[in-house]
Order: sequence, then structure tokens, then C-alpha cells
Amino acid sequence: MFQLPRGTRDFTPEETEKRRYVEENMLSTFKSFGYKEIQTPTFETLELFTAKSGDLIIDEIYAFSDKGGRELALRPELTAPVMRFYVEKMQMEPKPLKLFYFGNCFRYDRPQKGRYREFWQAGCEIVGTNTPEAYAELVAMAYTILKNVGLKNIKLNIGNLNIINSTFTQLGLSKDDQKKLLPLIDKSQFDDVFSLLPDLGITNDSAKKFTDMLQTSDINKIKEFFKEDTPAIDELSNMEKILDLLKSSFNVKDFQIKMSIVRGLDYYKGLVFEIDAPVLGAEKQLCGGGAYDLVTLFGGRETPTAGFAVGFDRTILALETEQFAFPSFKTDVYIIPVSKEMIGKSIEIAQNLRKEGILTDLDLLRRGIGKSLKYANSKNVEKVIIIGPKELENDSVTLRDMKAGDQEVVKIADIVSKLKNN
RNA sequence: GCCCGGGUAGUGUAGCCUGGCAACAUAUGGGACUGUGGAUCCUCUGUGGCGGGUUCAAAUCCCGCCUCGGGCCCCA
Repeated sequence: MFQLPRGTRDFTPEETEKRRYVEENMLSTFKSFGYKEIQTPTFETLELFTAKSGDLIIDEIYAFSDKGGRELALRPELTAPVMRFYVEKMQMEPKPLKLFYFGNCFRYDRPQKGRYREFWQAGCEIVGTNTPEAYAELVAMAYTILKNVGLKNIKLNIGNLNIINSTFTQLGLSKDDQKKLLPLIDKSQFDDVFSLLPDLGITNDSAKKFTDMLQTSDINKIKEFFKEDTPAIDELSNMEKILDLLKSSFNVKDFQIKMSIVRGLDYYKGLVFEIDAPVLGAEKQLCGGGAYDLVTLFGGRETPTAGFAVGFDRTILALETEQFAFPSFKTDVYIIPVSKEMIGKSIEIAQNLRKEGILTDLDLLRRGIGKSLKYANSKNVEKVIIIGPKELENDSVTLRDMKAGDQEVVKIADIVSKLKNN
């Protein structure tokens, strides 16, 4: 017996149908916002990812050498590949450039619910604009994607790294000090932040104002923290515009300002946001994104970029936890030949139905009618066509409605119209 | 990488503590039923995650590993 590799999964027909439904739903939302889908390879050069995220992450990357000695890696995420693609081949495309993707990614991590070694991400990047309306649209689209697939209970949090950085500057905190604070802020351990600040030379009063600011969702309170002429004021008014547009024009109202969003890496600039599904427990983040700069890191001409990624597997889990009613995908018709002699004619009829776009299955086990009906029933097929010599003499078949339990004799020429009318 | 809890036919479970023929339900194939389903009955097939130890004897006790899950770490 062989076993699945740790952290990977098989998907049954039912699961695959669910996943395909959600995938198509997500992709159509991207498209509705004018985004175009792209694809990149499953593996890339290892340095693409280490350049972006540092050598540390190599522990969590599926890295390998190929037979030519090239250092390669299964992609752990898709932003870097998309930006590589952009810098290599798409820099001259008209702006803004709106790209989305859907694909599997790989991380060597301890698996648990909502975290797998092979997982799927849907996401997008927008290149060449940093207007408030572009960012508001980005956030609204992330929110809309999750709402459109049918999630009821999600939480959208919006922050801004430039503003956080300005607070550090204003408080006169060194890079080292910031490194101590950021993990605590990220984990919302504000009491620990507060008690650490005096050690870094911050007065109790400032420390209080700082930790209050981190926890407020009132943008005016955040403004009060800053002196009039700091760059943060511009960033704040930008953020205010984004939030206004979200609320009044995109009609996305249930979000929170959360200044304590830090996100992992330092190529994020300005806007950051996250969407959680509280039902999921420990691994509850469904979506994360923001503005970032990878283009210059990858050798391209400087241009604003922003994007987000949605955890596809977690979205499915959240839908299941919320007991979402996934549509069922049934076979429309099951054809039963009553005897061996009827098989040829049955196949012929099946083929005609298939040409008409009717999902048609056919008995392939030469089973009796009773068993065949039982099978059709267990597969939730709605209609059964029974093909036997009696009806065939009049160019007819028996069409049986499995739900109602009644049946009628129908001319072969009329089957399609009969089926389509129901 | 750390702590904790699981793993018994395809699926869901019992038995484990206190070692003694592996059980039940359901599903699958065949049949009762040679032209009519969901019911009923009969029947075939299919089981201890893997490896080692203790023992006359291991699903059961012990050890290691694999794997799933809860919580950490991390989360690009």
C-alpha cells in the first residue's frame, strides 16, 4: 500500500465539484473587475524566492536541484512569480495592469487543519496605480470575492505600514527597538508593548497614547497622535479617502481599522489588509494583501504595485463550517437498455443527447432494470430512459421521472425537447 | 521544530483498561427479480497505519516511526 505524502490530499468527485464551483465563482469576480488571468510555472529558480523573502524561508521551501544542477523550488506563493513575469515581459503593457491567478503552492510546514503542504491560492496584482480608488477597489474586490462565494461571517481589517513606521520615527525608536516591538504588535499583545516601551526610553504618557492608537479603529484618534506636518498626515488622509470610497461607493461597510497589522516582510509599504473567517480557529486568515515593492527588487522600473492572495482551501473549509449549500452537479439522464440487443441503439441515443449538452450516462454492466434503477437513484439522476424492443417498434422509448415516479412513452425524435422542457 | 490527543473493512463504530477465534452497522459486487428504483431477504469480497519488543498467545502491554487532528512557532 502507498500513502499520500504528508500534507497533501486527494479530492473525491464531490469535493472536486465543490472546489471547482468555488474556483469558478472566484475567477468570475476577478474578471468582473477587469482583471485578466495569467499562469506561471509550478517551479521557479530558488533565488526568486530567497531574493524576495530572505534565506530564512528556505527551511519552508520545497527546494531541489535538477539533473542539470539548477537550484529550483516549488513555488511557495505566487506574488513573486507574477512580479518576475511582469518585470521580464510585461513592463510595457498599458497601465494599470490588472492580473489574477489561481494555482497550487507548496510549503514545508507542519500540516494541520487549514494548512497543507500543497495548497491553492487565488490572488491578484495591480501594477501602475496607487490612487485611493485603485486601493479601495482592491480591498473591495477581495471582500466581494469572499462574499460572492457565499461566506457569511468574515472580518476585514485594514492597516497601514507607513503610518506605523511614522509612529516609530516620531517616538525616536531605532530599528532594533522596532524589531522587538513588531512581533508583539502583530500578536496584539498591547500590554507587553506598553511595558516594554519605558525600557526603550518612551515616557508612560507617550506609551499610553501609542498603544491606544494601535487599538483604536477611529481614524481621527490616529490623526491626533501625529504632529501636523509629518508625512503620516498625508498617508492618513489617503487612507481616509480609501475608507470613504469603500464605505460610500463600494458599499463595503463592515471593516475595522487595525493599525497592528504588520504582515511578515518589509517589502510591504503603506496599505495592508487581512480578511479572517473567525469560524476557522487557529488557521483563520483567508486573505492578506496590500501595497508592496518587488518590481525594483527584481530589476524593473519603479512603479506602484499592490495585490492580495486568498487561501482557497480555507475558503472551502469556512464554507463547509458555515454549512453552505453547495450546488449539486447531477447527471441529467441515465439510459437503461433492457437487453444486450438494445445496447447499440442506447449508445446512439446517448450520443445524440450528449451533443445537445445533456449530461448522459448509460448502463455499462448489463444489469437488470431493477438494479439499474437502483443505481440511477443512488446517483440522484433525475430522468431515466428505458430502451426496449416494445417501444422501439414505434421509434419510442420509455422516459421515467425518478422524482415523481411516473413515466411515459416518448418518440425518440422528441426526447431532447421533452428533457429540455423540464 | 515543540506540547497534547487520535489511527480497527470503502465509510461510521464496538472491543483495548483486565492479552485468548476480530464484531456490528452501512456501502460495494452477485442473487431472490429475463421489462421497472428507494423496502426486504440471501450471498461473495474486503479489516488492526508501519516496524520492532514482551508473551505459549498482541487490535489489546512496551518502544520507534508514519500519519491525521487540537494548541504553539511560522504564516511570504
